[in-house]
Amino acid sequence: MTGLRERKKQRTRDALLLAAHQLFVDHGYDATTVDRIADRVEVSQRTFFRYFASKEEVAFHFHDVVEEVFVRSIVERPLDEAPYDVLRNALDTAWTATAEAVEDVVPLRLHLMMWHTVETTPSLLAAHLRRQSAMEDRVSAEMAARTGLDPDLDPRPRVLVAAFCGVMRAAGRRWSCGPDLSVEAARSFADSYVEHLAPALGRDWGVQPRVPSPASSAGPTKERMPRPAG
Amino acid sequence: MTGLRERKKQRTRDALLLAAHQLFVDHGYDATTVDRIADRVEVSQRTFFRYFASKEEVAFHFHDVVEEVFVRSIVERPLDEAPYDVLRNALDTAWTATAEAVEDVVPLRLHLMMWHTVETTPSLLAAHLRRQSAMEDRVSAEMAARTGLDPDLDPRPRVLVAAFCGVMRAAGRRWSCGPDLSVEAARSFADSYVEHLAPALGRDWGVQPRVPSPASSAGPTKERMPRPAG
DNA sequence: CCAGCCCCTGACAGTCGCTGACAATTGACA
DNA sequence: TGTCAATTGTCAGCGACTGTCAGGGGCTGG
Repeated sequence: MTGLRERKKQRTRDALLLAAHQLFVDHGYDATTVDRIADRVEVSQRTFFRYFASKEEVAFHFHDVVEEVFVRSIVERPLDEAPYDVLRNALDTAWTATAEAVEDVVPLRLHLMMWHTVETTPSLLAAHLRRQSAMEDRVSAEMAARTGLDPDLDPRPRVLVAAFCGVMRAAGRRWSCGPDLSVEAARSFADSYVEHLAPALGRDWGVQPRVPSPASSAGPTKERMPRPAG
Repeated sequence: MTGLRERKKQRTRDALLLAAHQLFVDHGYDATTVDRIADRVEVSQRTFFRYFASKEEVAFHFHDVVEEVFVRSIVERPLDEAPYDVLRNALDTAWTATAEAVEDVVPLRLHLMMWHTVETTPSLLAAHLRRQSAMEDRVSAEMAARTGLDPDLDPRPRVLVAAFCGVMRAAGRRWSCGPDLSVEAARSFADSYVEHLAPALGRDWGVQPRVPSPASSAGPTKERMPRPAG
């Protein structure tokens, strides 16, 4: 099935991931040189760069997995689900589905600690934010597609995703700097933060985007504001 | 007043800023080596790094100015202004106030083009996002302070700022990739994007008794994106 | 006006991330 | 077993960045 060569490569790859994460968490990202990672796995530095395009890439390998699952989960959500619920549920799915996959290579604990390392290392934080920004693009495109809105004309998908991701980041930041680095704690923070956004963003956009329904009766007094262009 | 030494340093500094921005915009950030910048100003590479801690720092010098003015503007806003309006007005102030300051060193055109360079250069974009994230921390702390909320207990300041900045980033992204790189176009995009967030976030948190704003009419009915220079 | 101080600068060497090129090794397959 | 292709190590080199040291220039007190 899988040849010896293939298995050997996989083992080297996993060993590099494990060594890198251990060193990053123990001694910090900047203090860990690529040479040191390669030495620990007993390969040359050049080989390291044949497995990972950059030192950054090895640090974000499991983040990549989460992201991939997250985006796929969005696509698989029922089409009649409210846009905001889609994001929330997909995030939940991604977190739980990933936890298992990580354990096959490195202890989950290490991966969770890595979040703290990312958040407290300027160069890693920068990379993390850029990656998340790229993900926002993918997600807002998908959200536009599934609501039938033109992403170039209607800013609402982008606005929703930007607001959601911004708030999720704030929650993640607080979680990763707190004392409880567990998946449950992460979800708890996410829920609590997002709770303050949910009533504001509304749960439904009214699927027909381009019907300029006037319809604006005086509306609720102290209730939600009507969604823009609803 | 200022000694010769002082003036000489200022001139070198300005020359480095100008040369760097020209090269970044003309040939791209990555393709511009520090050696090249230093050569053009006829100083050694070592001297460059005595003026700017990194290649990144020279690229973001004017962003720093905008940010500083923005944060200061927030502090100086009247205390009874709704939190959301504070952000919006401070941003307006910062943009106009900065334009003049930039012109003293480099053409404003160059600075605006730099925004596009930042947005399209991965390494610069990453740095930009990290810097903006740090600014969000400062801003949300200030917003918490002026509303009297405990930033550690009440997520609302963070949520508002995160949502606002997230949306502003989406707007800035679209602007800097569009055809019209003018300050007016930037403000136009910002307004249009933020318009969709305003009715959602509400204009008052009911935290403090304050003057009910009379002009708080209902949100926009159906506005489209402005097509800059279209 | 000058001597001395100190700040600024250039030159040099070295680290670290990263890449291209070449040769040696090793698994795959006939 | 021999050939082919994939994998790897070695080496040289670029670019960002830093420590160090010596020299030149501005600044200051006599």
